Amino acid sequence: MKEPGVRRGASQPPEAYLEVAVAAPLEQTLTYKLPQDQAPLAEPGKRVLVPMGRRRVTGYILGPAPKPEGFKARSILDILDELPLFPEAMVPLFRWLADYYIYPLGLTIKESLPSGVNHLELAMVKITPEGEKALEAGQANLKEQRFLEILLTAGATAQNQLLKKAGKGASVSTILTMQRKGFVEIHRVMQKGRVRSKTETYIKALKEQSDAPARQKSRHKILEILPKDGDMTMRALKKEVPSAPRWIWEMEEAGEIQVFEKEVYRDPFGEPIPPDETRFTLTSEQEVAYTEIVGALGRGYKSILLHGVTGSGKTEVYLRCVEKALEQGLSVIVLVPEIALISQMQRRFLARFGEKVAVLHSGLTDGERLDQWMRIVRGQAPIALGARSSIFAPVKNPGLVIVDEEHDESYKQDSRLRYQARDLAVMRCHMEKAVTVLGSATPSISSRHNCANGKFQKISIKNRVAERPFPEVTLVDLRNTTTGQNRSLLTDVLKHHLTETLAKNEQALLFLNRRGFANFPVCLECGGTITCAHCDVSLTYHQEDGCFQCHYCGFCQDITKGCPSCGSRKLKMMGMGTEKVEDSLRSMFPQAIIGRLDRDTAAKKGGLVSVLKGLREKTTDIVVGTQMITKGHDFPNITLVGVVCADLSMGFPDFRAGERTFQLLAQVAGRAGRGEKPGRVVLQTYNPEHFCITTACANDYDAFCNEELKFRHQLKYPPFARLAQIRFTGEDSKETGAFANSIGEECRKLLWAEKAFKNSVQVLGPIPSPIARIARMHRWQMLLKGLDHKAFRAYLRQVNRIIQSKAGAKGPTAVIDVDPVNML
DNA sequence: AGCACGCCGACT
DNA sequence: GTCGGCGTGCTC
Ligand SMILES: [Zn+2]
Ligand SMILES: [Zn+2]
Repeated sequence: MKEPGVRRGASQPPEAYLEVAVAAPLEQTLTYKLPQDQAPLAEPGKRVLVPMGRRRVTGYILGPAPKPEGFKARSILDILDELPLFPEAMVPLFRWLADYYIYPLGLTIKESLPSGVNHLELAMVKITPEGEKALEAGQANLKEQRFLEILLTAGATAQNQLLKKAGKGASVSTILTMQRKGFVEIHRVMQKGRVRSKTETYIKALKEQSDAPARQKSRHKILEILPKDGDMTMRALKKEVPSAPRWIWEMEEAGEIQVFEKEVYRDPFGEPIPPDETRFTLTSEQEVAYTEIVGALGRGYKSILLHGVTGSGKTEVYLRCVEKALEQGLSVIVLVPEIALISQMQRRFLARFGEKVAVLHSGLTDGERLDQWMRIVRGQAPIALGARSSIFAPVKNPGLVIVDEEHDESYKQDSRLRYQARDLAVMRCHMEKAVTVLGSATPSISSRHNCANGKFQKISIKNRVAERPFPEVTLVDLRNTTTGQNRSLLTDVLKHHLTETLAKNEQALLFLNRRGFANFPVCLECGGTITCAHCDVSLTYHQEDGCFQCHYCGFCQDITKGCPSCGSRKLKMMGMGTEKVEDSLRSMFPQAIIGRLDRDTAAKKGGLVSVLKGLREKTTDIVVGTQMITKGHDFPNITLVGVVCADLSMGFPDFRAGERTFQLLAQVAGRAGRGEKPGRVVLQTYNPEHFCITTACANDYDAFCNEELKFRHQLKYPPFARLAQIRFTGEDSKETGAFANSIGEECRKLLWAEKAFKNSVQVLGPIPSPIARIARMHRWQMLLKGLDHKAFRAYLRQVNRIIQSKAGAKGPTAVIDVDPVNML
């Protein structure tokens, strides 16, 4: 070791070290030596291949690191990217994220990058001649024989595949032992990351006429079709001249055309979106919002809650603001709720900004997603638009981040890194001195509270565009309907309005937030309910597929088998879903054309498109749907909205049930009368006096909030307290309970470790989860409440320690869900 | 997460 | 004795 400060020569720069977050569950980052020859290529945001223990793993360069003390740094093996996958400015954001959601930094970064860039190291196992001999001579034991036989027939196999094929009882150590004996060879290879971008063959005309003989018709036709200046894809040319592939090489040789490959941006939607430069005149309220937002651009951090009623034209305000941001050289991120198909918002952004928008849509393949990502990295697309994960878009100088429908729960990721993209948007803007705009007709209680305490500025748009009135709401009390058995839940009032709407040749929407035919089938013979074999829930009957389905694990059972416990065919289909409503409608209005929009119809190829088309082209009269219809699409011809049962979302053991109900009702009611004709809403409920229902009916957001905030304050729920849910899962019921209880006990003990804990932290539970078993996994949960932010953070970190120390490689697991949304 | 090390019971 | 099961701990 040379002495510090002593330089080996004038030309020798000091040794350089990098701080690397490896894609492994480590709490700390690691320091690696940067070899001289790689030094010019090393940049924060690039992936590196590094040695770690006996393996090689991918890591992410965070920046330079100080000279290591107390350990020897190993050298990085390779730099994997030409361009950084994220800008350096995002490093502090990742650190904050990893800390806040208690998730390893390297895995946090991995989660934020598009899948498809993640290199995987594979251990390839190959049989040796000695191994073959040993197998023949019977020198291998039973377990070894099984492996060797597989290897003999299948050839070199990845270790994890091999273990799967060998089945139960197969272990890594057997393979390693065989390696020691010389029966097999193991070498490590990097699995190809699907990193190549897509190119397409293009043809360009160089001459106007071909010298070829006239009988070669296609050859002349090709030159006719090719544009005089500019190029054409081979694919497009083939449509006009099917024999084109046969001619182009000869034609290129003759100097008539040029053939070349060009990188293309896959159109995620199939159909091209024509540019639309129309700018609607802003209403005075829209103008105020626009001026406020634009005035804040480029002047540091600010968060604005744009509370605009349904149909108030928030999108137009967004478009104008984005335009202004681009003029100032700022880039933009637009977050939209996760939906199955391209939304109105995406369509309008693409129409207005075209190629400048990178769409990170959930329907993209890994390759397509990566294309869009790299366009942002290269600075070709200053606007990133997409669902939750788009908050990680690698834009360099974000000036504006828009979160549309900010109350939507799809902004919370419910696995692994359990982040809330709306909160992260605010944090990213805070760090990068940008403006966040949170838009919604029904803002979350949390955002509304942040306005009250001055963290956000509130801007309201109280009127709809074109002075369209709000729909008139009729409340139907389901407790005293006289519709006989009332089985279908389509009351006389609703029927009356449906008839009227159909007579006027207008469209109606019926909302019921539950898919399937019946969610509570019971057996009349044995009296049992029909439940899932793997989960503690009842199965839902799906008429269309003729089976009982579990909505949690996907388990499916044929109806023809009858009751699972007694085999009886006498089943009563209790409870109702969209399929049943559709059924009743068909018998009630046999002449009407009825569509259905839920996860089942959307899952079928083209199903969603055909329903939306039917609504747009007025070929559908009535559409029945789940909350799916409240999201992302405009139906200007709908004049009647019927809420079949408003109470469904209210019964959950979840402190947000009320908020969810209000938002859903207000959103679905807002679907009525979006076009020129005024709308009407018929709302059926068993709880006509409940404040969620009455305030939703009156479209009185403030009244709802005041009442809800009172309740939250009393019971110390967010926004007046912080929450974290510890979730325990395990295959064995007893073991899971014992595990949960032992961690619970430790957490209670921990309260006494610091005065601040005792004073401000509450441990509730652990208890078995409301759904105590899903997909054979038993579930427990424990709720942690904190009244003091700082103390709660410190407490959670300690809880994580406890979990780490108690959890084994096998057996039950525990995860921390910070700011939980799904409480079930 | 992997992967090694190390400690114990049941096989040659 | 040794093989292999799995609990514990580390990875720059
Ligand atoms: Zn039965
Ligand atoms: Zn199930």
